[in-house]
Amino acid sequence: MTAPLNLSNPIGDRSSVSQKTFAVMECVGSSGRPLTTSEIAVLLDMPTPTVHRIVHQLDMDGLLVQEAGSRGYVPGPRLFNFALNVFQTAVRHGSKHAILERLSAATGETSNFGIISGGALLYADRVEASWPFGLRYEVGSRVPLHCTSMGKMLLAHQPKRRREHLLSLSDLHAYTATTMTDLTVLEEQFAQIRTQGYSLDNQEFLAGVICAAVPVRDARGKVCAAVAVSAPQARMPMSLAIQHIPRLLEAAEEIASAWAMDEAEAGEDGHARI
Amino acid sequence: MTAPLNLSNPIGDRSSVSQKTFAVMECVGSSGRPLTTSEIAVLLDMPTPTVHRIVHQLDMDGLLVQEAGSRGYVPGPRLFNFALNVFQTAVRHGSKHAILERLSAATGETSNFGIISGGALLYADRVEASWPFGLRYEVGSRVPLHCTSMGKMLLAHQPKRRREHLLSLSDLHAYTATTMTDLTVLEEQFAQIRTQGYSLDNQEFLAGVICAAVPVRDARGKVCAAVAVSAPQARMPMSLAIQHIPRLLEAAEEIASAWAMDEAEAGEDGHARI
DNA sequence: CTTCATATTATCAAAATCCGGAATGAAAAT
DNA sequence: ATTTTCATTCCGGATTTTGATAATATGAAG
Repeated sequence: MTAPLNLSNPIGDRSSVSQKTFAVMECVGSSGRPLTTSEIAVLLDMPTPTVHRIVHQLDMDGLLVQEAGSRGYVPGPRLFNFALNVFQTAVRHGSKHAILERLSAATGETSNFGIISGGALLYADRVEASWPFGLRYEVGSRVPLHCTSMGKMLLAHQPKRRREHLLSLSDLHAYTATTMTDLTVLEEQFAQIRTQGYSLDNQEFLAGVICAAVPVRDARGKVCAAVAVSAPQARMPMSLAIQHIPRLLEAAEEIASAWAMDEAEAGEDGHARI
Repeated sequence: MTAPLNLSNPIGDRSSVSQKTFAVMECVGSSGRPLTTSEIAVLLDMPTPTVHRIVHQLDMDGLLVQEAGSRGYVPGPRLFNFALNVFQTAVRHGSKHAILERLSAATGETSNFGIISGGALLYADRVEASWPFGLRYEVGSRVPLHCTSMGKMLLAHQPKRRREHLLSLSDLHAYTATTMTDLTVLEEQFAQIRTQGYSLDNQEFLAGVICAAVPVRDARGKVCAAVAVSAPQARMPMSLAIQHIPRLLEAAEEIASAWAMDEAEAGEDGHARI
């Protein structure tokens, strides 16, 4: 029946206890049935004693509990409450998401929201156009900075020192024929991006995929995130992407003001823990 | 070592990295606003460099992300995804699902269980009683708050400020002819819902679909979820829906006590009784 | 009731990680 | 311009982690 568990979890040998521990929780939390120590060990490709130690500690902490009678573990009440809390306090996420939905409805294409995280561009949110085509870079994934519209936009607005540092972390890999790998050329483009107020990705990361991004500014006017629209070139040639930019700017403005509102409201309803 | 006086110190000096790491996630996950490194350090009474190390690793792992611009951290996409998995599988495979099944058997209609998430109503579980009709909102989908019975029920029991905020996120779109889009009218209905203890949806979201919902309360009496029954009007006119309400209340009560039992178990040591 | 196969828990010394005070750097706040 | 606060890096010593191996428990089959 329900035993999908395609949860391919490549736990590198280079991961810390905390990472392994979370991997175990993810594994148990998404399996939908009780998992035993050795099952987890197989799924995550970890030595049995290691899994045992982790599972035992999670049991002590009330995060996993042993299903009555069975040897398998399921998420415990504390983990359940944690999950509930994470959800119910996700209001900020909600406002952003609603705006992206409207943007997707207006453009008919996929809308994206990204920030810099871990030296790469993090897709913090996305709304798929109902079109069943296109590449599927899911929310939470990271892509390079130097060859994506949002990445270039955010780089362009970093202090020069920081921008250089971020670029030095990457190897400026040429993903496609149009990927820019020359620092001088990139630096020129950053200047242009700052001037024109938007940035484009002409299949620089994924062949056949076009992307256009605009900046999102915080209360002080600092660029801190980006909104973008992406689509296959066959459907959205560059000229059409540019036509979407006014809409993108509107959405970015809406997000910024939604934040300002949050800011003003900050302070009241903290959530009590259970 | 240092004076072992602090009673409110939730993190013992004798806890492992994993425990500290989870404590940080719990802290950020339940605060409802971005927390900075030093705030977390104060809240958990941990040294700043230690918190920094943990937070930084969580950032690298995509579990926490820095709220755009600010220094504060909020749950990242991966953590949301994890929370969704834990919550849904716990609900669907636990005792709560069986309660919904009994409810469906008793009413002969589709039973639903939902919570607020990200400014919308999240269908956490559902049991179909008979032939699906027309559009079908699957488990895990999100629907608007202002025009669904569960959404209105949960809104009615939010603190006024939060309710206003949640409503401001949506554009109160009129999905059907009976959708209420006037804030004053809605506010009146919320008062009525609190008084009568149930809420109704007279085809306000989907034409031809009737719905009735009651609240689920946690151990403290706070409304945290909703249970509803839904059906085509042709089969379940409003008068019939209202007749189902005693059954709904029973089911809600059962779910609440199942929930409370979990809580009680959490309080004891990690080992489940045999 | 025994036997056997499998799963779980204990052990331990080497190796890797973690720790947190102190110092430094960056950025708001005044 | 300055002060204050917060974030980040350093680093050697202490603690924890690690996982092969072994002992034990479990439960199925004979």
